[in-house]
Amino acid sequence: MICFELYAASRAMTSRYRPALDALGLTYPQYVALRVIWHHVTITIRDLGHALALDSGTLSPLLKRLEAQGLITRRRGTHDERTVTIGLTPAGAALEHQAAGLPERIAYTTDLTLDEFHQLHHLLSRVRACATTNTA
Amino acid sequence: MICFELYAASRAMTSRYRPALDALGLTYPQYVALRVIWHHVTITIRDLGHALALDSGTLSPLLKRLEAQGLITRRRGTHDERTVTIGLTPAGAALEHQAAGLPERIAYTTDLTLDEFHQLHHLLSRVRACATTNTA
DNA sequence: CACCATTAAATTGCACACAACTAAATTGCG
DNA sequence: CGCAATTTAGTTGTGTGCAATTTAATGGTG
Repeated sequence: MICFELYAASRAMTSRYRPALDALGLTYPQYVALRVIWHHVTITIRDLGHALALDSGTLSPLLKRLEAQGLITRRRGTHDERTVTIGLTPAGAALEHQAAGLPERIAYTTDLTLDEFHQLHHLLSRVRACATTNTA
Repeated sequence: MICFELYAASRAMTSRYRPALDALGLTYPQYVALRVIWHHVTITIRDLGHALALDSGTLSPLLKRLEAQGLITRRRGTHDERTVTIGLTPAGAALEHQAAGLPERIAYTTDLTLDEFHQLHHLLSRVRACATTNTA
C-alpha cells in the first residue's frame, strides 16, 4: 500500500508546515502556489496549474483568496484575452523573505540523512512520473 | 521540497485508483477506511482514526456516507457509551472481494522495481514517523 | 468569411482534512 | 461520594481537490 503511505506521509509533512504557515496567514497549497509565483515573478494561471498539477477549479478560488489578502494581482492577457497572468504585490513579494528557508527548517527536524532525502526525492519523482504520464 | 513531492505524488497515485474505485462507488478515503474495517471486522471509530491518522471531523461524515450506502453498521458501545463500533453489512463484506488485488494492479502499472517499492515504503514510514512523533 | 473544435478561466457540486467547539459519558482525585 | 479533567463522537466553518459544466476567446478548415 504505497498509496496510503504517500497519503499519510503527505498529510503528516504538511501538518509540520502548518504552524509556520499559520504565522504567515497561508495554507500549504497557497504557499506552494506562491513559491512558483515568487520564482517566475509573473505567470499565467495555465502555467501555474501545470507546475502544481492543479486545475482551475482549485486554483481560481485559491488565487482569489491570495488576491483578497493583497498578495497577488490578476491581469487579463492582452493578445490572448482568455489567459490571466498572476503578479506580485509589494506585500506578496515581501512575504518571500519571511518564508525563506522554511523547507530547510522543516527538513532539519526530520531524522533523514541527506542521502535518504535524495533517494526519496528520486523515488517520488519516479512515482509521480509513472502515475501521471500513463494516465494521460 | 520533499513536501511538495509527497503532495504531488500522493495526488497522482490516488488519481490512479479513481477509475477502479468509481466502479465500486467509493472515494479513496472511503476505500482505505474500508480496508481497515475489512481487516478488523469490527473496530471503534477511535481505533480507526488512529489507524488512518484522521479525526472524527473527517471520519464522522465519511462513515455516515458508507452507512447510507449500506456498507457498514454503527453501534454504540455497551459498557462505554461514548464509543461507536463500526461493523460490516453483507454488502460491505462482499465488496472486499470486488476490491481484491487493487493495490497490486495499480503497483503493476508503475515502472518501479520491487526493491524500489521496499525502499520507498521504508523511507515513507520514516518520514511519517518523524513528522508525527515530533509534532505530538 | 463562416463555423466548429479547442483552449483558458470560472463556476458548481461533492467529498474530504482539519481546527474549533459542543455534548455526553467516563475517570480519577480529594 | 462529588466534581473537575479527560475522552469520544459529532457539528460547524474554512479551504482545498477534482469532475462536470459554462463562458468567452482563439484557431483551423473549407
